Amino acid sequence: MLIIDFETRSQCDLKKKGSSNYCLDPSTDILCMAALCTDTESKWLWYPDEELPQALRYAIENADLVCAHNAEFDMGIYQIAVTDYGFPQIPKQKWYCSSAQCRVNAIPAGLDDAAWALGLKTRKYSKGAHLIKKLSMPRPDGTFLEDEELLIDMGDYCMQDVIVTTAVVRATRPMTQMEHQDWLKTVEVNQRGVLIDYDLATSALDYSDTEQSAIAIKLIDITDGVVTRHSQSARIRDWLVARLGDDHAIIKLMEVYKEGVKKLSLDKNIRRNILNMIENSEIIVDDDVRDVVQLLDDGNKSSVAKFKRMLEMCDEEDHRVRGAFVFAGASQTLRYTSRGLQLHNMRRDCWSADEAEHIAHLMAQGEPLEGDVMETLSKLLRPAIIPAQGNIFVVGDWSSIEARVLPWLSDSDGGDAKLQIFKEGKDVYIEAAKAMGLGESSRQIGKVAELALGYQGGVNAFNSMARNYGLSMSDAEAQGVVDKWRSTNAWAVRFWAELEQAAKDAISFPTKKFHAGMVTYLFAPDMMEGTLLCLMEGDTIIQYPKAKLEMVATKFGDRVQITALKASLKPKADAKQWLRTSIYGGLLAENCTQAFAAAILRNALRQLDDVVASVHDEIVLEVGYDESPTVLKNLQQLMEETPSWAEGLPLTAEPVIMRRYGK
DNA sequence: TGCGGCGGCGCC
DNA sequence: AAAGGGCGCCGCCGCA
Repeated sequence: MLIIDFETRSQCDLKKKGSSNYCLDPSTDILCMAALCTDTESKWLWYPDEELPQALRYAIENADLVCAHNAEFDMGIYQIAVTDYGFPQIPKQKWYCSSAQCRVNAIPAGLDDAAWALGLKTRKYSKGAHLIKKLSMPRPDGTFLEDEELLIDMGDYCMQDVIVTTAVVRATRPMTQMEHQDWLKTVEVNQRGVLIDYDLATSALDYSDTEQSAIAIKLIDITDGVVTRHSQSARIRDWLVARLGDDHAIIKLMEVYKEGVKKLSLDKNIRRNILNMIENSEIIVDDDVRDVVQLLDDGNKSSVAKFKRMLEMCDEEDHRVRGAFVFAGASQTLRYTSRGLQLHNMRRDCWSADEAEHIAHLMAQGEPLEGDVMETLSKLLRPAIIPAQGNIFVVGDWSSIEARVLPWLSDSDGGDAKLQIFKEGKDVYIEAAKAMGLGESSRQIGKVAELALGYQGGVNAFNSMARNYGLSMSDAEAQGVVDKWRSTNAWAVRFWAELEQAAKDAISFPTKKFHAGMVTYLFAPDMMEGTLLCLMEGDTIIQYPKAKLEMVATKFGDRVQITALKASLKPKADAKQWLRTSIYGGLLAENCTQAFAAAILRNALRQLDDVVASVHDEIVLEVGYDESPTVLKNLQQLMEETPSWAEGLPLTAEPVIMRRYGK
């Protein structure tokens, strides 16, 4: 393996425009490249004013794998080395990403974070950020600082990055061949990109700026200038407290507890409660207070800022946003994540293609939008993603895949009975309600129970999910549902316990395998100071690094629990160790369910061309209009075909054709 | 001015 | 014997 790292400079703002635009920008150039061959330990530091050393050329040409941390960036920069500096081409399949390797090992994706979490002595040089600011970013006049000494420092820094990368690669397991292929597939999807309706996004951004200003003016007026934007949550909170006093009913409604600490929040749910109670005259307040809460509600239609991001991130020429997907970005479950333009949390409730085009037309004419403008714009987000001229989207999602995977993994009679409901095409939510003795009319309760309770969630999980479906229950009522669901789904309760026991046994008896349903745990004592491996069919592996059994103080007293390092919890800057978390049965159940569903997604993606996006249980293909009927049929067949390693798991999907992303 | 922490949003 | 958790981005705010 040849491990490389580039330092570069550019007038392009990497963070704002994304690495694809950065690499293609004409002002982007290489400052230096460091390389290390893991076979020979040979190291090179190359500057663009030098010839490419013969030995380095040889190492590049003969490497089995060329590895970089976040290799998609280095792949793009490497093209500059090929074009401008005569470097040899590297075949796509040879590229390898050490950040992806970190993620499949469930350690942080960032290079220094990974070294920190692993407890390595080899760490990145802290002067890097300073050097990048000096040498990589343009000065106000657009030119770059040329400084021999700093450039030498930059070379040191670059070489140290390669050394740290090497240490991290050696301290963790390599990606399996399949993981590597799946990573390469992600690169392919990222390079294809998704097309943005540029004119629509531009208009939407324009209208949202105008509307937010209008909201701001009203807020300034009501609060005498204390609050100048709807997003100033702290100022709005303080203004309300000053106006109403600590004991006012509205302030009481705002109380939330975070890790035992009382805070005042005005999030969507709380705003709705407040506005409802005012509406029903359960609370009497003056109009100013109501208006402020209402204006906050109007302005906080999420993610209208995404239009701005779309325009920044897309390629200037073809208007495609590239590099949106991260293979195994969620390191607990190896699900994909999305970055830059976050395609994984676009508002689902949106306009149809016809409606979107009507609104686009109105905006293009400069007509005012009627009704709740921010709401209208927010419902345009998904439809702003479109197929290219002559193309169309084919979109498929699996029907309640997690609700099927969980019972399948449990490998139990009760789980089989649950799967049978799916196999017979019955409504699983009605069946759940019936089983709980609630009658068919209680489908909503059955649905919330099925969605919220499978992973050991209790009253809080049930009620917060219930709110999303307009269901209101007291804690006592909710507890009743929880109890009934657990007694009618004893297989799930048993599975949580089995998973926890198997995981604990695995840690107690290293290198021995312990099973819970279709899930196997194995503790590898030599891997990252002890890693709990969770093994499933389909070559699916998830990891719990530095797992151990330890006494943990809980509100029920001291208990022996599994704890492990948690990649996504970044410690504060002055902390010595990476953060850990407790692990319990319900969490294990959730992790392996999501991980297995993600494996089914990757299995399908592997067999598909023309993928432009995926969202956990959904696949988006962009294909020529004429071939779409065939593609539609094939996609359904592929998605409904259970992989050989998941026999007995019923999968259904009904892909549809879309002129715009959305409905 | 830059950065980390925090509150907030939304999806699966 | 209790437990939703997996994500990423935006904007504000206080601090260095």
